Amino acid sequence: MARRTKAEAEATREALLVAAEEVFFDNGVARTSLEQIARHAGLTRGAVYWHFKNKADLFRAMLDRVRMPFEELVAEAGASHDSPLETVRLGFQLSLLRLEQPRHRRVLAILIHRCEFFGDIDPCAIQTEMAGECLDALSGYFADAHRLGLLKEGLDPQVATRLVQAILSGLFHDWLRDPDAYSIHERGMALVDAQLALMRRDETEPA
Amino acid sequence: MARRTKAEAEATREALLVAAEEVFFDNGVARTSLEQIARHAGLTRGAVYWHFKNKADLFRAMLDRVRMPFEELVAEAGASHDSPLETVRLGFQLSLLRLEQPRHRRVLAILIHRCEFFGDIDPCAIQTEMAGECLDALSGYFADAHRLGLLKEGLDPQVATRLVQAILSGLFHDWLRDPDAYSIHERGMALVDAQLALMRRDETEPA
DNA sequence: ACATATCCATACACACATGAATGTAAAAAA
DNA sequence: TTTTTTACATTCATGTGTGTATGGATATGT
Repeated sequence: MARRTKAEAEATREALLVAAEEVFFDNGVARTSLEQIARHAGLTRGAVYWHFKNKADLFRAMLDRVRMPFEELVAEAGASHDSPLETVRLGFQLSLLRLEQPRHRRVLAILIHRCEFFGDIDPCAIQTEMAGECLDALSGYFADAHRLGLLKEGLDPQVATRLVQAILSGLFHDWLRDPDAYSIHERGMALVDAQLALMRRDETEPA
Repeated sequence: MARRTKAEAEATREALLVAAEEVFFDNGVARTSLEQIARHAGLTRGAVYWHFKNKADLFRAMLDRVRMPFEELVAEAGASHDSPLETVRLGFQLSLLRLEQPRHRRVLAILIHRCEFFGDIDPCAIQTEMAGECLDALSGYFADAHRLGLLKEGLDPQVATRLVQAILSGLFHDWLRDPDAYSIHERGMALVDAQLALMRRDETEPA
């Protein structure tokens, strides 16, 4: 076949990435060949090997299209002057809303449930990195909350951090096993609100 | 080679299962061949195909050696007459202790982080099943706790159930990514105790 | 003691995925 | 316009895993 214009080439690259998402999601990463991806996009392996070095490179490119750290989300919404606990709530809200976008949800489902090591890719390390970013952010907010006397008496801010982080992580994993079962945004907000209410110092309580 | 005695045959079967655990853990399920497993056990693929139908069958047998539902754990320890919240604590305790056993920890790490679909095996469905058992048990205990007026006012028992379930699940997933980083038993008990303290009705509070 | 079933090794046929090499027609550069 | 890249398709060589068939020696039942 003949050479395409630059725009067309970029379009086929996108098509390959979308095809990769769909086939990876349906069959798992290990069980899908580059041939399957290419054919699903109406192309051949020649196109794949032109745009990507190999399967691992394609996988990485697929991930790069959806990754966005927790901190940036909060920063974008600009909520640094509110109460730290409100900021945590906002971070939760934004994260959960992004998870419900089909593309993010699909790619994350692939990362968590449909792939294992291959090549130089270690999905576990990627997850650890993402969790670490989230934990660092939460840790800062709860430290502030503790300084401001917003937390219940006797509640260690580090414990509070880990509780909320575990709740987010657990909710995320459970939902991702069957994303159509319920809205992670609705249920998630109910859980955070309940948890924050439990952890907030009572107004009646003496400071 | 010649026929072995029944005890010897059972020993090689065990050896194959152990080898499967080790190689699956190190290389991931998809990237390991039956040849690798056999050689790691000092045998050949002939032995594997004699004892197991195929890779999926071997995998299933490996899992069957460690699965034990949440309810049975609690039932075994016999704590039905204590407070339901104490029972939840006990269930947590027993579960976390089992997780620290090398075999359980290795097999679960394989199930969660080192395999995807293959054959008729769907690890995601297995996880869902395990989570469901846990959720059902917790749900009953928190319903009892609510009936007995042990929960904080305004705390829906279903929300309490989901919070604790999410905490357990999140803790489990985070720890499993790097089991040597900390003791899940220690950290887990700190988290449950903190959470149960938050959810328990204050003694001073009027019933 | 004999026959047979068992336990495992070895050998074979087949499918399939990878990566590189080559071809090629049009777009872009000269 | 001519030349050179570009953006793929096609082909080929190679490796690797699977499932099965076959063989062989011994434990076990009778």
